[in-house]
Amino acid sequence: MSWTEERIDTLRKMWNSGLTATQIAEELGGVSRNAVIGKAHRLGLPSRPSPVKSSEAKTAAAAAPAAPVEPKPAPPPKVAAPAPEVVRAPVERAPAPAAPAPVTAEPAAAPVEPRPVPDGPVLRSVGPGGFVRQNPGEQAPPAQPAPPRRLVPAKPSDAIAGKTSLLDLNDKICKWPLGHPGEPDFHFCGDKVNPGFPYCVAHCGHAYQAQLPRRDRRPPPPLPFGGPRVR
DNA sequence: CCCTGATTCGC
DNA sequence: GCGAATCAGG
Repeated sequence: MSWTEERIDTLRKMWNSGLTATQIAEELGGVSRNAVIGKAHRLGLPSRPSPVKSSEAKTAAAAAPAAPVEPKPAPPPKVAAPAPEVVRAPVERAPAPAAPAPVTAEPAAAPVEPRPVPDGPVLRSVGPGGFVRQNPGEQAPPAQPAPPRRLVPAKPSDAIAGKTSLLDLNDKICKWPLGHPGEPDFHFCGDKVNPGFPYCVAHCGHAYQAQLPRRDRRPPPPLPFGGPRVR
């Protein structure tokens, strides 16, 4: 298999969508995940949170132990890649700091308003281990929200005649996956995004849910996730 | 062990 | 340029 224009394009988009190298390799077929990673590098695609960090960053972080990034004098203008939103995240919902969802009580939690994310270069601080911190107001979007096992609500806008394929993805349309990669009908929501988010308003509602106190939590609302891959 | 991405290096 | 082998963290 060779890296045709189209395959490279697919690679780019899948990579930017936060899919793993393994998934990309499976989807493309005929290549190993190593090949995908290697190609991604050669293409200069943005690196992703890797388990392996340079020993450099680690020793540096260790050298300055109890030194939280507080009085940041001049955060190095860490270049924010064109796609600042995609960060691979585990399936499980992380303790979402705040979401644009109405919550009855807000004790001391950071009341973050859905501020418009500037699309210019973003200044970021770098945490221990070299990971790039989110700025206040930013939400770590689960790159892969664990596709719903059954397509529920969101009906792609009528603007989408057929389906939104991987190659149709851009920053303006909802990247919420419907189905699983590799399946014949796998596609993306394709609705127009909730500005500042990778998903449309409806799917943002799925992706970002306010973390309620356990005692107040309704037992079983969350269902649509975790469908076992059928393959 | 499994997974992940990064890097190296022979081709 | 390519990608298997290897490395190393979670």
